[in-house]
Amino acid sequence: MDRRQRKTREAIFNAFTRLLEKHAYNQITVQDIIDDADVGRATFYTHFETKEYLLKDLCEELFGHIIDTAMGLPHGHYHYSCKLEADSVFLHLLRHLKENDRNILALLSSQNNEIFLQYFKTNLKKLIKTQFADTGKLKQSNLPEDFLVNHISISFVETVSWWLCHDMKETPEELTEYFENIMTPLFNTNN
Amino acid sequence: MDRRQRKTREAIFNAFTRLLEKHAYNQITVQDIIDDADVGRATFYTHFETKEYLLKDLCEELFGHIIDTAMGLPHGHYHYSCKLEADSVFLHLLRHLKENDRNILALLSSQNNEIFLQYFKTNLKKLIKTQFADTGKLKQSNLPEDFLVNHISISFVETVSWWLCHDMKETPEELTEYFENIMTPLFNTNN
DNA sequence: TCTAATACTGAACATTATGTTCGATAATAA
DNA sequence: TTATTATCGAACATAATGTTCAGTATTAGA
Repeated sequence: MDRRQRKTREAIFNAFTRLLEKHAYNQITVQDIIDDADVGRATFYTHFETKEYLLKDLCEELFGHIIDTAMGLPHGHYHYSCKLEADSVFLHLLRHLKENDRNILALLSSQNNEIFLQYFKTNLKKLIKTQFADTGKLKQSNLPEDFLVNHISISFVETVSWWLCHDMKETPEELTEYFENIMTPLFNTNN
Repeated sequence: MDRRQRKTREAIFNAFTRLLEKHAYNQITVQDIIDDADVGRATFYTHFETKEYLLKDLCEELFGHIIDTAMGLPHGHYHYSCKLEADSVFLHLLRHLKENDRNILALLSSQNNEIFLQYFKTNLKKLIKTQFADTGKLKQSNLPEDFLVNHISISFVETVSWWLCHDMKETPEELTEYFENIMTPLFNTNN
């Protein structure tokens, strides 16, 4: 990819991120982004068809990265202790988030958080599916698998959301315990 | 309130609802609403400042009603059986939803469902709070109350969302059992 | 270093949606 | 009946979107 292209794309992403931290998505105009990124109008439109596509690309980059990293982790092993193990994928995600890679926390805490939490959930579901589906990790129940995967995903995302709303007072370890408390009954303790 | 005002307001709500069932919120223009409702442009703007306020008013009417009805119910009593009782507030809500009052199901199932699920959750939290807070109904735990209220609310909303995505194959009673299965561990079984 | 390809610029433009104004008309409450 | 108030609809100002194009600058590769 041409260096100019990379620089332009980067400049637009950065400008958009900066703006999203302070202003409501709907209030941000393409002109705002162009001005902040300091690129020509035509240039913006050769890179992104619309503001919505820009958002989509940004989110794919942000969450694709964080989820892909977690995908590389070994799939969950569970202690007999009825708890997720200390280095569970959830704890890993929380630590990764806390490092605040690419200022993702600012976006998840901003007034636009709903948008980003939504993308977070969507990507997380893929991860949860590969981690737990078909592996007998979930307690045997009559509940449909996709129902459970959805429940686990949204519960984790909401846990993170709650954490951010309260200024991340808890450590990732403490928060993982909160999450365990509400999730544990669903996990199989027999393997 | 003047009969004309009532009629106009009703016509706009109905038109907007019809449009929201078929089209994405962002794609619907004020002109579309005006045309479908068959009211003058100036009239629309004397009733609603913007399309966003119209949405807000509509949602308040939809969810305010369903939640207020549930608010009137006696607060939860729980069996020793570790289950929510048969006529729990959750079952009541599901039955109410299934009656499809004001076509709320069409909105919750539409491509705009995220918007409505969000309003649903916000209103539900108020209900959950009055039902469970300060009443010792929640299992004693170290988890903060607002964390639990949020978790219960989002879990119920997502359960409903999942139900709608699967064509409501389950009865409200069956779905309540699903919900119990993921929630039960949180409820105090000692009173 | 030279060159062909390609990306960026910025102004101008057409298009579309928003929200306001106002005089005329119609419906309502009392 | 009458004073009040809501609606109408056309016209208007404003603002954002997305496109076009001719000129300029940068790049990768020979």
